[in-house]
Amino acid sequence: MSETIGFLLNDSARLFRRAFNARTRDTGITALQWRLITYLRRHEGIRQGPLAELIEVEPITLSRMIDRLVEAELVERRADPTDRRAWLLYLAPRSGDLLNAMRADIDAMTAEATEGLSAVERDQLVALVERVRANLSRRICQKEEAA
Amino acid sequence: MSETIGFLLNDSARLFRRAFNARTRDTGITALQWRLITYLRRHEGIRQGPLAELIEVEPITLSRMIDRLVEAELVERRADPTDRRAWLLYLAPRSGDLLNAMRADIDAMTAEATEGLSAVERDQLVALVERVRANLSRRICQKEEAA
DNA sequence: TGCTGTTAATAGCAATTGCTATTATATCAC
DNA sequence: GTGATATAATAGCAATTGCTATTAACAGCA
Repeated sequence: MSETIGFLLNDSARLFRRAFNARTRDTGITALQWRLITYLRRHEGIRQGPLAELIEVEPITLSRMIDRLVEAELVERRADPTDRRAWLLYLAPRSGDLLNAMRADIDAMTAEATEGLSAVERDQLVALVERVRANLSRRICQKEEAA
Repeated sequence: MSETIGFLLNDSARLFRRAFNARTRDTGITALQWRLITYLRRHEGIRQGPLAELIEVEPITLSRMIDRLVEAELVERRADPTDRRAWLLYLAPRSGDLLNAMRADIDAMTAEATEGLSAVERDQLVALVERVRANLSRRICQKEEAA
């Protein structure tokens, strides 16, 4: 978090979030909501608890994020037929349009962010950051096991 | 913010913040406060407004962060002799001890995050992320000029 | 069945953040 | 100098988040 990797990653991510929020302000979707939706797209029918783990917020926080997305008609809650305590989450029809509309913006942002990098360098960057992410992710799992 | 560079950067940064906050919980310092302190160390005597720009939060947010850090005796506000509206910010003596105490933790976290990367790869990673950051930072400045 | 412990989701409260408006001071035009 | 405008910092309010406690429902076992 000094001028090291951690600091740089944080700084870059913050700038990216900022660009994202600026570009997509008119859609009313924040970077965190986008994160939720992209995960949900790959895990339709998931319950709130596991999705909260995936995007790494508290269950109560996810619950209220879902409230807002349901209100915006981007997500649907359906009762779990096997457990009346639980909800199953699905993308609502409107979210498809939104995803398509935002895809172009996101591609453009990605292009801007990696401007001047060769294809090889981009691949290197992705590969290296993925390894860092894997290290940090593994580390956290170990800690949770120890706890 | 999908599974692209933006997404990866955000994810890695979040994991890093989480590791940071977990490790330094007993010090009472959050990742954002650490960010503030590291910037302040390089810009002692700065006013609140410019520091808010540096760490990219709103002036009122910085004002309240400083309130808390003054309370914790990590930062000092001194009146600006040239402008009675303004405060000049300085690190308080206690912050030196804190910085030293945390340095080891941060070095350890950096080592964990880059475990398995060769020295060359680490340099590559830093260089590539810095270029991305520069791209995003430049982009924001252009936007502000246009506005 | 009935009891006990666990789990999915949510409500209350406190902390943090940003938008907008406000206060105090400085700066510029005349 | 005096009035208009700009600037540094802060207060009020609303929105978001997480900790803790709570409700409803499931699961295991006698």
